Amino acid sequence: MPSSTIHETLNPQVCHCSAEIRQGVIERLPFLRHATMESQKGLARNLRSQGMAEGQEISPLRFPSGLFGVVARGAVKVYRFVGDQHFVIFDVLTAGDWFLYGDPDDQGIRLYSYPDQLSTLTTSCVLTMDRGRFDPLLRSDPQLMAAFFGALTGRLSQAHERFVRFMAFPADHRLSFLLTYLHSKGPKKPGYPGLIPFNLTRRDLAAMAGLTLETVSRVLSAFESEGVVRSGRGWVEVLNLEALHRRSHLTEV
Amino acid sequence: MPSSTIHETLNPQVCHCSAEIRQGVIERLPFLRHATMESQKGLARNLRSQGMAEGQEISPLRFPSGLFGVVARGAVKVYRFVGDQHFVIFDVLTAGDWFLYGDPDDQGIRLYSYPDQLSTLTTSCVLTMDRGRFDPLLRSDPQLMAAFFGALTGRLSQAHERFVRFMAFPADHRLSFLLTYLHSKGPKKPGYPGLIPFNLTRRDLAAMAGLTLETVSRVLSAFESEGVVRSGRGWVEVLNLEALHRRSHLTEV
DNA sequence: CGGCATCTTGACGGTAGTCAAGCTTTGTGG
DNA sequence: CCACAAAGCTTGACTACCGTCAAGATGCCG
Repeated sequence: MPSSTIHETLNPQVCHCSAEIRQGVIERLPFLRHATMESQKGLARNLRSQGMAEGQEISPLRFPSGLFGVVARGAVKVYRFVGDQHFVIFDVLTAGDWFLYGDPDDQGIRLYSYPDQLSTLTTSCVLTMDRGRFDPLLRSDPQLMAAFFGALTGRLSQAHERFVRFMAFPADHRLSFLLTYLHSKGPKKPGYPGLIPFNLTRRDLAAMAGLTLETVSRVLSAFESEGVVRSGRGWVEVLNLEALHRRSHLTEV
Repeated sequence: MPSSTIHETLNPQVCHCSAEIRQGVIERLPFLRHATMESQKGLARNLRSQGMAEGQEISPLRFPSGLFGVVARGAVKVYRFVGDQHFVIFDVLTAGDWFLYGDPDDQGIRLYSYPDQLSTLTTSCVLTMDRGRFDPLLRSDPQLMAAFFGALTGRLSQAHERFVRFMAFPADHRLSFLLTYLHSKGPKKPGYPGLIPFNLTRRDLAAMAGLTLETVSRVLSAFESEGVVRSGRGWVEVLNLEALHRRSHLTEV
């Protein structure tokens, strides 16, 4: 039995993000493999690390021309309000995921833009730099630019795919598909191999799957009675990934 | 009263795609504005024009390493089968829209990949070239590459947005939103200012909106009785864009 | 004319949204 | 330490929307 409760595990007091961790995250950026040494050093020099508590918002205000960021630890949700109380979550970013966050007026590249919001799902550590410094790096290194955009369109296509498949699915397919996806994100917590390693309320799940929190609650209860998952306030643990995947009714292409 | 019927208007016998039209399409590619003369000439030299009848598929077989294409005339749907009879339409491309269509094994950029299918909604003319020739052009011209990828991610983000908004919408919102979008695509046909200028069956609309064709039929009938649209076999004409947009319940951000 | 694809309409049922009440856990302040 | 509030979750009843199935109408083309 682990010494700490699930709640404590998900909400560590400190975000330990040392210089080594920071450097490791930068080195593991998949598109950096093709970059010149100068580009790599340029990135390492300009990225500033920022520790963040749970539920904090990544403010665009400090970066007038947008920002390039990498999640070093923890998890960040990307969402948008589409009504007064109603919001939609586009994606969840975990360690190693990078993002662009900028002004949609700009005709250039964009991934997320200012009407969207980014906020942490756990204590996190985010590396950020101004787009004004990032873009010249890209432009000076065609190999890097090609690799970066390759990764970018790959990510967008994947997200696209997720949503398309969602549209025609019933609630339990959507949720099992979503949980399978979330389960594959982020490093596992010691002692809880199946635990999805960030805070995740029923409301969040609903906002990701296009459902209401009541429906999510009902479906999760059904999963739980089948022994497929275990869940509590703000967390979900996957007990049987095989069974979960079967319920998503996905035929691989 | 126009001399030709709607059916004849939508299905012209010939696809007149002269050298001038072809050159005009290439020149109007938005990302080409930033390219060098060499890149522009390289594109013009390598793009081959191909006339296509209605309902024909753009075959990937002739392009082993994928292809870059531009729609010069007509309209092309991008779709995927997700079941035996069930397919989903990602997007509709009209004159001026370009696309990449390649092997997903490739780690590079991708927009649509081989499990997807592209097929014409009307007699069309498509300009194509092998990715093996296109990629070097991009790499040799950083300005072009940046502009191209800017446009690319812009398109993907837009599609993303569409789907996210769809998810929580009821059927009539979805359809009015979709029709507003489709109405903005492609050049208008003379004599029918509001006509969506390509074949569009109830089944196609359903595949785009995540609905069934029966539901589409019912909603369209309701729109028609309000005088918002007019429709027949394989075509939809928007009569009152204002009213249609109001029904989509979109609050601009 | 006949065959086919497309579209319409109806009846029925199930899924999931809405509303509401109540429960449990967590956090706060006296 | 307890009371209280707030957030998160569960459950139930009701309802509406939309998918399914089926039959029939309409337009298109050989």
